[in-house]
Amino acid sequence: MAKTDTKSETARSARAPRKTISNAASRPRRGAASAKSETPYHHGALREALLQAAERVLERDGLAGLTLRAVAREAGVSHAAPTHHFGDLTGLLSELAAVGFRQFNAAMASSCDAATTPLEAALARPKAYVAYAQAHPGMYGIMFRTERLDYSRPSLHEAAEASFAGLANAIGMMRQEQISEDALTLSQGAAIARAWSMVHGFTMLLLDGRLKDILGRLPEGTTAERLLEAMLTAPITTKLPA
Amino acid sequence: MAKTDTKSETARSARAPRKTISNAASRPRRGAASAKSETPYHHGALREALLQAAERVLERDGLAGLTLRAVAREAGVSHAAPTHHFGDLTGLLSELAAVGFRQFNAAMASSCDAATTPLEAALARPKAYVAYAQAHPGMYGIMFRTERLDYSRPSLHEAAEASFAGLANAIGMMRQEQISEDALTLSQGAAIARAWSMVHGFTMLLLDGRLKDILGRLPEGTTAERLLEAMLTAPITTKLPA
DNA sequence: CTCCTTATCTTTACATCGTAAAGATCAAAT
DNA sequence: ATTTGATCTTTACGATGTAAAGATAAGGAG
Repeated sequence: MAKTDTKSETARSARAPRKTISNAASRPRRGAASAKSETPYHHGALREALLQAAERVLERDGLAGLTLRAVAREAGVSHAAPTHHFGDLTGLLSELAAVGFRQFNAAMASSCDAATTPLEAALARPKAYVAYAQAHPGMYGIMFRTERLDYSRPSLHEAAEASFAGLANAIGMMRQEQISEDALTLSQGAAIARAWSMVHGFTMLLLDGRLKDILGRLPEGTTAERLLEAMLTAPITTKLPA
Repeated sequence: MAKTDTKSETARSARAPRKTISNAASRPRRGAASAKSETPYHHGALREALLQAAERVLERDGLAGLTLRAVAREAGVSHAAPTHHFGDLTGLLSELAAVGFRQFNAAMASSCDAATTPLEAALARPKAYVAYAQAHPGMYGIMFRTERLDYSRPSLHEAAEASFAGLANAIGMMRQEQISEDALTLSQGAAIARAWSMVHGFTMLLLDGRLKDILGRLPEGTTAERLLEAMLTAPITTKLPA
């Protein structure tokens, strides 16, 4: 009684037929559906499909549109299917964030490899950092804006750890010293924290549109990338008066 | 049919009697309630009361617990009352963010005033920035993490603008040059963007617990404040190898 | 090959949320 | 005194996260 969950929540009506990984492909259906239905009950690789669907929803509808039910809809399964694979929304967001961190790390690594001069090498990483965030603001939001992330999940922990390690390593290269695994000098820690804070803060402010004021008052046609470059390379004039 | 909105949503049962600003205090009630009820139909200053209730909810339950209905509950009014004063959730969050920015600006200003030496003066502002965020992480989240803010609201626009102006002004003082209203050199813009990015990024990473790794590997007992200080004062050794 | 177990996916249900719309109440102006 | 407009409540609806139970298929044991 009382028609809750109003109507076509499943959305399995007219979808592209999904491929089943199972070896017995296109097995006979037993359900009430007639001979036309090509959507098997078991998906075969739902987990990956859901993550890809989530990425699509995120790019299309932004962070606010990324819901469990929307992802299920996009993947063409029932709204409760994601729960089985990720536990809850936090689980899905965490796994998606892990995907994002891996993309993010790969983008920075390949950008660093492409550098030729020392100056390029020094700027390649932060530039790639900001470029990734600008190209995938939704992903960056999942990674750094959301509060619902579970870092006890191995995949997320590892991917985020790798990101940090890459940063620490880059700082070590620039300072021409080895960064130890278990101990840091204050100077080293400060250098790492400064680099990370600067780039992360810049990215956040940029994505939130809070740098528009500054960019608008700068010489005609100054891009965010140019501002970042100036930020990173300019001598610290009058940093402290004594 | 179908008992929606299950039960006691109003929560006006046993609350502390609210004071009415209206001049005709404790006027006779006409409703079905007997002579005991001291809750007038018109609150008198609901808008302010809602903002204070929101602040309380935010501190108690965090960003995730701050909902329109929770705020209404905390204020002891019906769940739809906030809508009349703020339009929607974005409106409430925006006005609350404006309150936060004003607190924030006041904290930084008073901290700067208390400084005596030049070095103190230079560090007072960023330290107060981080200290405010640590003391009011929920508020800071409303101001800088939420995507639902409407900067076209004058109160928010002004408060945020004042915050930026204070920053730009402080940078101008340090560089001993006047920061123009309508034009900036790249060097000036870079200095402002760097200062803001660094402190904002540091704060975000700190609140998100992402600096725990670094802090844990630093010499015993190094606080976040000490790390910030080192970050801001340390010479830029080997910033760029050429 | 058949039966049973288990993982996967669907259905159903429910509390909560934001929001809209209409009704109730009251202060103040006419 | 009546009306008007602002303030607050009631009622309602669609959407979401999540739990629980049912349906379906895959794989192993006999």
